[in-house]
Amino acid sequence: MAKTGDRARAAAEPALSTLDFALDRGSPVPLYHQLAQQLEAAIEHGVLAPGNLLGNEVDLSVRLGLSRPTVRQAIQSLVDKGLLVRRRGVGTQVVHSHVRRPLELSSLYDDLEAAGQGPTTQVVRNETVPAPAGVAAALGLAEGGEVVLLERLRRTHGQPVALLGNYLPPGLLDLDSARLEATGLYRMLRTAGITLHSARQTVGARSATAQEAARLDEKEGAALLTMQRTAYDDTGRPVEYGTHIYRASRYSFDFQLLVRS
Amino acid sequence: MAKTGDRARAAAEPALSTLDFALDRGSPVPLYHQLAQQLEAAIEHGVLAPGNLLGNEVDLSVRLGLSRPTVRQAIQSLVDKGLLVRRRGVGTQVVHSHVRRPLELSSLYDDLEAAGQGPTTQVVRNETVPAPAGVAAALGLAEGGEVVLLERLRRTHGQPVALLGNYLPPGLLDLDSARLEATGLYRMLRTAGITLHSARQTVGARSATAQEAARLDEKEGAALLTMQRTAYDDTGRPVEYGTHIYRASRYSFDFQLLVRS
DNA sequence: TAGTGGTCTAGACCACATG
DNA sequence: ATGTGGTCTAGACCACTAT
Repeated sequence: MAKTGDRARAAAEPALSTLDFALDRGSPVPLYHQLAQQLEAAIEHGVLAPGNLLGNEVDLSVRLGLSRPTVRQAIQSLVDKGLLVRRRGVGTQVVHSHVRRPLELSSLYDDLEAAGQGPTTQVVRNETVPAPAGVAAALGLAEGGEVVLLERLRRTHGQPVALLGNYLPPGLLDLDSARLEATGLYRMLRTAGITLHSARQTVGARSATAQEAARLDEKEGAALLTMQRTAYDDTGRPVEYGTHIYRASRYSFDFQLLVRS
Repeated sequence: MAKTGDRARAAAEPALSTLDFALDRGSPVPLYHQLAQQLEAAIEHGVLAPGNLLGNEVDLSVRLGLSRPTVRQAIQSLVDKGLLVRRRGVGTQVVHSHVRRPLELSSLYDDLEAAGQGPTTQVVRNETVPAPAGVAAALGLAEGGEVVLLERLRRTHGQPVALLGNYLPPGLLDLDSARLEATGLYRMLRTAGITLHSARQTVGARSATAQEAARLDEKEGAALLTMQRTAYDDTGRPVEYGTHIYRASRYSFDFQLLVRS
């Protein structure tokens, strides 16, 4: 059995059989992760065709010299990424593509950089101020307590794109303006050993005030995209509250959702 | 060892020990899922305090009469939900709350219903039309081929909230206008056995045209929140393209992100 | 009936964090 | 040195799908 080629159905044959995976048991990277990476690469490069594939887990584990749970763990991670779909009694298939990245807690800086837009940042304000009520509530601080206020103007190709307001608990981070202009806030947080865990966001829209319009090189009343975000580290401590406005004519949020099942 | 109460540290003791979990091996619901549900309920109700908890997996598995992998699977599912955090060498902790729901592929109808807004829907158009270029591309159809165009106006408290445009491949679904007004498109898809798998979304903003303003009871030029979405089923086949506009004064997107680690 | 993924077990050893 | 989660094994039985 397991003869390929005796059935020329619409469903593609598991091209997987011709693939060989290089698993390094001496590597510090887990076997299931090595396998997942190589499977993902095979899918990415089209070696594993979308539609139908990936003959059964038991054979695969034998062929790779791994246990079935380990192989399952690798496959599961790709299922979680939306690249594969399992069907009981049928098999595991490569999804018909269309899969991009899930929405990430990325900074605008990273977004723009990834899009090759060569962002630049100008720090407009960087000072300690009393916390406004909403900010204090979001950060779990006393109203009127000190917070660091950061205000930045982001440009691409010399054109303003966004006005970024951020509030951070005092003493959390050394906010050097020069570094902020070079690298983005979220990257600085990561570098400082603060691991972001979750964030709560609200995305809306409104018309630009005269002042906002002037700063963003828009007309008064132009549509702006707005975003408020509170970010938490992995202990659940709030580490940042941001209130941002984007020129709707030059920026939009673009992302992929996966349905919980 | 495992004596509780001999250390009164800031870190909370595992209140878990006093909890008993009811596991039914005869139930069709998997043991790991039963455990996960009961852990989640305990967290939800504050029985498991945020901050620090959940003594080691081995003891827990012995106490519950489960294998460690099964217990791990339960815990992992809550880690994926953002309710728990694992730290090697330390233990598993309940996150400091602030965790809401991740962004779901929910319909506006569901959103509003969940918010107790009592939405109503008016089907404005429901007909077969030639596919515009962008729509044909999104749905993987020939340009000018037939698609079903659905246009709906959604209200809460009698006030317009959104203008929803949807394109669907022909023959996918029986789109009865009366049922659409009663239940929402996504629910109808689910009922028809179409399981959504992923979606690609773009969220932006722009100013209302005169016509849009009239239909949404806004002034011309008012800020609108826009969303385009292509949804795919689990074979990767596009099943819906939507282009929606929302009154920014009455609606915003609100969601929780978890950072991939 | 045969083949697939879904669940579960009872161990083992390792890497990392803490005292 | 100890305790934790992280990884891995080699089986087993079940539920579902297809033929």
